[in-house]
Amino acid sequence: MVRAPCCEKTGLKRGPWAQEEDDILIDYITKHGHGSWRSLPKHAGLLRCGKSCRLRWTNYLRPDIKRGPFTPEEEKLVIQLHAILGNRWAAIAAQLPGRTDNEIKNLWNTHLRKRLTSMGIDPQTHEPFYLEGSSKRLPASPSTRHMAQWESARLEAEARLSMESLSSWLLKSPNKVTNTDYFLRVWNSEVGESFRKGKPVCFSPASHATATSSTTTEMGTKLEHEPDSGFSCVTMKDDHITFSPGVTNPSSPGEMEDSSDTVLQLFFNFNGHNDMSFLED
DNA sequence: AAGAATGCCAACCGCCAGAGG
DNA sequence: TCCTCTGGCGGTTGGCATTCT
Repeated sequence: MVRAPCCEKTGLKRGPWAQEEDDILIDYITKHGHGSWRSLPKHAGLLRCGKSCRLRWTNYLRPDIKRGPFTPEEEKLVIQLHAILGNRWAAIAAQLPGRTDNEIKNLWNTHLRKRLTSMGIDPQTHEPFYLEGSSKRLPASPSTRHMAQWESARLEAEARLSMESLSSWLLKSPNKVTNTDYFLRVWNSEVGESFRKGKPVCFSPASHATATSSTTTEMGTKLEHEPDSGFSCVTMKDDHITFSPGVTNPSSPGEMEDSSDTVLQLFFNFNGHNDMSFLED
């Protein structure tokens, strides 16, 4: 089965938008709303496909878009969020009012990624990168090592600060937080790190939630299977969530191989916030 | 001064998930 | 249950601007 193209290609304009096209699009959406993007260009009198109109509007013409260079605070936030969310530009953009996913993606690809790399930080893992073949895996050069250590310490401190605002962030963004988002956050946090090391963990950002490690054989309803994120089973019950690391993605080889019966349980006792519906998609 | 290399970013492409028939 | 449509997303590209040689 071949997917039909999003629009009739012939006779439609492509490439950069002219000022008059922008004016037509703004005028139409201001008066009528965008409605169906597919039919918009026809109604507005534009020789563009609906997808092109939507992109132009959401990435450039929307009135709430903040133009201009990113502030150091915004750049810092992008780095922090990328460490947690990875290349999920839309999720990152949702935390930066007025910025689009495209803009953030460009910022990352043209500036931030290079900056981290030049500091000896792996832009994907946000950890110092190492020389290949070295048993101790030291960063490339003394000066790079120094910068990497400094940046690593800084990121660690920022991560701690992020932890403190985790629950308020969750509660502030009820529609954007999915189960996977939440578990990835926990998994990439100090809680997840302790858990991967087999230590009991206690998680209480702003006293909203606690977690302990325990052993269980009863898994309840399976909600997720996330091999890349390092946990293989997630269960949700009335007042707690359980996830099991299984054998995937241990922090060091062999570390979690016998841990399929070990699970991390998050017991929620939201003070005055018992509604957990924000954890549902 | 001019051609080459690099940087930047708007726009495009293809894939995916959800909604609805 | 299947199929199609639609909007959203992340990756990639094309072309202009700037810097380098």
